[in-house]
Amino acid sequence: MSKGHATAWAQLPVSLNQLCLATVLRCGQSFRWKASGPDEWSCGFSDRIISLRQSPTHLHYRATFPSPPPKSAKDDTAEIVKDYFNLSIDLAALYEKWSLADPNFKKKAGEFKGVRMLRQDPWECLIGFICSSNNNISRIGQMVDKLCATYGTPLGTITHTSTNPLSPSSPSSENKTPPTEVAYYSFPTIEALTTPDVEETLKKLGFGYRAKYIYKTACMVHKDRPKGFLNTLRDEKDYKEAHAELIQFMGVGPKVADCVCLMSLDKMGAVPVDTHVWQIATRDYKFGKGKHRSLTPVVYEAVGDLFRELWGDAAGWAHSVLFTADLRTFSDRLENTKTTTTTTVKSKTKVKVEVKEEEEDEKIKLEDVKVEEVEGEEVKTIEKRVRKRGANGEVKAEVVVKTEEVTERRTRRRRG
DNA sequence: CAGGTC
DNA sequence: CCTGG
Repeated sequence: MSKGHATAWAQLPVSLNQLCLATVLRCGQSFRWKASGPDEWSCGFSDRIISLRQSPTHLHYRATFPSPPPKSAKDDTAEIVKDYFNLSIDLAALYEKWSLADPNFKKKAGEFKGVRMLRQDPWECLIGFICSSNNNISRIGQMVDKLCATYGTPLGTITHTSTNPLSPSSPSSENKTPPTEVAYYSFPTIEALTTPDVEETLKKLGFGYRAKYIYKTACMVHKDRPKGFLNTLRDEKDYKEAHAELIQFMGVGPKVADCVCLMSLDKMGAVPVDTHVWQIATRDYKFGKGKHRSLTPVVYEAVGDLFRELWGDAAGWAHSVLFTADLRTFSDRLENTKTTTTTTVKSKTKVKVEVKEEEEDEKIKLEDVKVEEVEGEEVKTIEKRVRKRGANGEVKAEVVVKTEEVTERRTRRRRG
């Protein structure tokens, strides 16, 4: 592992309305970008590490190659960056359009400018989102890191400097983290994930049941599809066709397929409906008016259709803005928005008295509790029996008190 | 429970 | 169903 050969910093004119680096690289489109310094981000590409910084007017970039580039070679990093960030698309114009069509979008968009879709490599995107199923964002990142370190190509190291925001500008600061050399890797090729050891290795690395999905999908793409198949889904197939092709792969359902369509195949109308988007649809757009309990395939498509009708052809891009606003990581950004966990307990004493005059030998049940789950709330029916007994232990009278206790636990974000 | 899928 | 924050 050698320390790399870095090119000089160069820049592209990009405003913050067109791209907000810190948001886009952390909102769960790619799981591979690392903070390599204060306001600096780096990621391994196929043959180089690309590092980025941003000023209000420019996107700064540079590449670090594992070996000195040939003298004749021209640096095409600018082209890679333009392509990766979809910079030919005017995001500010789209924001205006969406804001005009949707008051809720307009309200949230102010704090989340420059949220655009990346144009990722389809293969990398596919595997990344197979990892994402039923999983949390921090672990997805760890898994993808392991995947690259194990089956990717080493690209050398770069120096990470303190990313501690508390570190003061004074040089005598004590809480300064020392610089470290961090290794970068390319994303594994399709073929690299078809070797027989892959499933077992990934299981040992903690991929769980996704180990098999990744191995099987790699084999399917490599052996049962023509060369460059995934990339042909960009131009040769429309959204619906591409989606149908993607769900053929093991571990790829409608949600993952939509992620790949939207984030790597130029299908701007693809709307991945996950738990967040489901929340947004029901909470902010009153989708289904609380009539749907679960995200069935029919409901899944209906939610996508709702947003496509509302926002138009690039609904997937618009969805990403609201999705990001809904993420925990960024929730503090919405002013006057407090995250409160409220536990409401409503108790209703329903039934009361039953008097019995009967004899019983059985043990006295003092309390019967039945718990019933109802969408985000618990309903407990507490049945208490109090018995009066005579001198011989016989039951003289019995009082039954039924109490219905409704417990709601909800985490809400509120304005004002 | 977590950005679902078999 | 795998796994860990």
